[in-house]
Amino acid sequence: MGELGTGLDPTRERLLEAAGEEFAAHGFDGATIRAICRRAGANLAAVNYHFGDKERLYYEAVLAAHRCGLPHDPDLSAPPEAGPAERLRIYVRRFLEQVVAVDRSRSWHHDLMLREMIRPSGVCEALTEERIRPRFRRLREIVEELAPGLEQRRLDALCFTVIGQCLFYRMGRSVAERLIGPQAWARLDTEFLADHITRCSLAAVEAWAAPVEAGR
Amino acid sequence: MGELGTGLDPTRERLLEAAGEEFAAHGFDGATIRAICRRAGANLAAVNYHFGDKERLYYEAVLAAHRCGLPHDPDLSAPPEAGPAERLRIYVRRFLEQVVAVDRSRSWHHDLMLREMIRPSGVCEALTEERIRPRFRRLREIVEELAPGLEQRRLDALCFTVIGQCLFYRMGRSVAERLIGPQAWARLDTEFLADHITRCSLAAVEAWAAPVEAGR
Amino acid sequence: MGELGTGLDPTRERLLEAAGEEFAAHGFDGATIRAICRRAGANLAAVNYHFGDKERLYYEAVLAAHRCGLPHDPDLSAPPEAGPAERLRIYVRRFLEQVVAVDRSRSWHHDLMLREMIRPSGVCEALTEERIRPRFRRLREIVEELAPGLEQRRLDALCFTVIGQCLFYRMGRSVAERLIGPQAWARLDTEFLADHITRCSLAAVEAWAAPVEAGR
Amino acid sequence: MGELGTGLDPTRERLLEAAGEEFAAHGFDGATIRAICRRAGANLAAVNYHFGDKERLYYEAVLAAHRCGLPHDPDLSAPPEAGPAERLRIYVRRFLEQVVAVDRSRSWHHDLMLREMIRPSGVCEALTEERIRPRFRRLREIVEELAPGLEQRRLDALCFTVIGQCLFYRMGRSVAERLIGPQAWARLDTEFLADHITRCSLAAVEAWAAPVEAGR
DNA sequence: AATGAATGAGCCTTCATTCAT
DNA sequence: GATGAATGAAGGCTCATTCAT
Repeated sequence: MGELGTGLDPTRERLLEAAGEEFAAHGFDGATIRAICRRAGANLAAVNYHFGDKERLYYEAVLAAHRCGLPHDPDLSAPPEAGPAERLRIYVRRFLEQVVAVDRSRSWHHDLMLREMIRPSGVCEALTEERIRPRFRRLREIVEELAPGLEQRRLDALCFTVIGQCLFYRMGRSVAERLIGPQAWARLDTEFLADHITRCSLAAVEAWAAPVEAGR
Repeated sequence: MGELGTGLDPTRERLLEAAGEEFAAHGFDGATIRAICRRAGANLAAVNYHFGDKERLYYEAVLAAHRCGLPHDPDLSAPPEAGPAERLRIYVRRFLEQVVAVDRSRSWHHDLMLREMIRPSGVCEALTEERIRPRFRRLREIVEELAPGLEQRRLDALCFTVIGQCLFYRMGRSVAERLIGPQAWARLDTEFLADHITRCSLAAVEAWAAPVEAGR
Repeated sequence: MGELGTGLDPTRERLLEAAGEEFAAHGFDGATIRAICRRAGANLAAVNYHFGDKERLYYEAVLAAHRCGLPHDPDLSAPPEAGPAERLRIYVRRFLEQVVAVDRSRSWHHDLMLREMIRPSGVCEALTEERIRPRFRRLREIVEELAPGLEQRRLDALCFTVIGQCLFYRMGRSVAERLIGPQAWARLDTEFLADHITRCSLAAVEAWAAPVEAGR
Repeated sequence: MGELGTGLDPTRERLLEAAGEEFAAHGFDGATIRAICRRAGANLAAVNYHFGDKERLYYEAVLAAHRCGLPHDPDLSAPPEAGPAERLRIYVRRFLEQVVAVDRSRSWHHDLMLREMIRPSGVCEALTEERIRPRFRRLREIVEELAPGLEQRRLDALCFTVIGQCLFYRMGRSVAERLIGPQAWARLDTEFLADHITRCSLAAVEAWAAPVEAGR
């Protein structure tokens, strides 16, 4: 991430990085300015100088994390000639790789977002528009193509069926791991999950795609 | 809830109730003993007297909330002679009604659990075993009956497909509502979602139920 | 002052005393809670516990100072049969003794009031009504008796002529002492000033008392 | 005021002006270098660069304010042939106009002086000598002329009788206004007060002018 | 000559906790 | 058994000041 921010103002940059990690680890209330500054090797008053406020530091940290923490166009690598099913598979795998992948030291980027989802602050708004909506739009296009002519409401719900499955492996991890045991959990690798979720989602979409003859 | 516990020591009981609401609303760090005691109409030192510690109070409050906050056997109302598909439908609806239902008055019980899922403390363990595992076992039985002979790993994933969809409407609510707009969100009532999730899940299970002829 | 407050809650009492002295010496902004607590031999958090706020401590300290810092009925010692001129003399002497008297270690009571006069806070209101208005009313009665039938406006101004002269020896002391030199200043003892101000004031009142024949 | 100083170094000049207003409004402790620099449109470090210190800035600001903030010889406009009584009247009116006049735009010059009178700092010395003593000398000449042959001590006290009355309408304003009500206070316009104080003062001087025959 | 960046001390406040009763 | 009083630690924040450029 250091390559962002043009390399200027390294203290400010280090502060943002440190703040992101601390906020992700302890939440807004739990994180302390002192710990952030210590981690950034900066003076205690540096936060006030650069951001004026703990709240504004949080705001900037979240935005910065999500602005530069991810590859810039993760989904463009889908071959343009690919059919919607193939594109859905890629979409799901990307989602899992980025959001669910635990082992990365960089996973705190998404911890921030999860915290925002549970109890949204002012940043959530900007974050949703800037980072999440583009992805969501892409997903809806895929689903629309898979099952044209569905009513809006069904479309929304189908998208959430995809996302909900993916997110669960992040949000419910701690409980899920205990439920099925660490070994069974370890076997649910990204490869397997991507395939599973994709196939389940395709089946779900198809179940609603031609409901005309079958009713329910 | 007052009839739970032993009925004795009403101060202790009120403290637990107040603590549950405060912890649910502000998290462990954000909640203050002062606010809890004020809400319970108790002395500031009462917490330390009755529980010794903020942490111990939290532990007890979470357990108490989930021990007595829910109807005791929510799923038994499924007619025993019902087929697995019908039981799945009931399971999903119950889940949605209890976890996603927005009537805030009692929803704080689940806020506590959500917070535990994101960043589990010591209570999570007991909570999972006591409250969550029974439900999960019931779900797995249903799925097993729907698609016998599946490997363990697939079974787990299919259960998570069901749960993930349900949980999303709680955890992702703030973001999802912004994404599709408040009106579209309002149209996703419990009735509709229960039906949607059930059908999607059934389709997903079926997709894996007879993979023999199709490979993948 | 220790005998006030019924002797209960000695810490609170000591805090008020210490706060009064610190606020008088350094003003509201300049005084620090640390210094107040150190002086009172109390913990730093004691102020928050007993008063909640620096501002409320200030408020209470000012009120307490003026409630118990002065003899309870300073002017009643005027012989009831005394004429208005004699009562004016007593009034002025009392004023000087209490407000101007420098050498007392207790003079900080009036420092507080002076600060309030310059830049009044919320306490000024209560203070004026409770402590100052009774005195002012007594003075006006005297002046009214000395020169009956004057218009209200003249009456006010004459009262201010008395008070203004007295207050000057307190408020303008530092400048005045430099202007005439310390020795000349020292010669302006309370006895002399009381006599001077009384006689000047009587002459002033008389100048307006019978303006009918003389016009101006 | 810009034309004062040297005309050079406009930043320094703006800093002095801004500092004067801030110090007058909030006192030495209450005023902040940040606010001063913001008001002057200067850099935060400009104060230390130009003056080295907050204290030195204060010193310079007070001096500058009183050096160039007032008309240069306000009292010379008294017609030289006027008698002492007339000159006293003019003196009092000028005093009231300059010190008591409420038009806030420029009144902060005197706020500074009032603050110095209450709790004198190092500047008070220079200020007294430079600005106040000349006026005081002029007043004493008038009084001396009105009542020749009085002892020094009486002379001083009579001067203070004049000044004390005038100053009261500035220093005691907040309390006095509450005591008699805003409407009654509004009726005490400069014209009325100048006349009142002059006449009272003349009567006072006369009371001491020929005490030989009357004793006391 | 002048400034943006950074510093360390200190502020008021709030917290969970303990103690004497 | 239960509480009002008091404590020490830490929190976020603001301040005047300095330094490298």
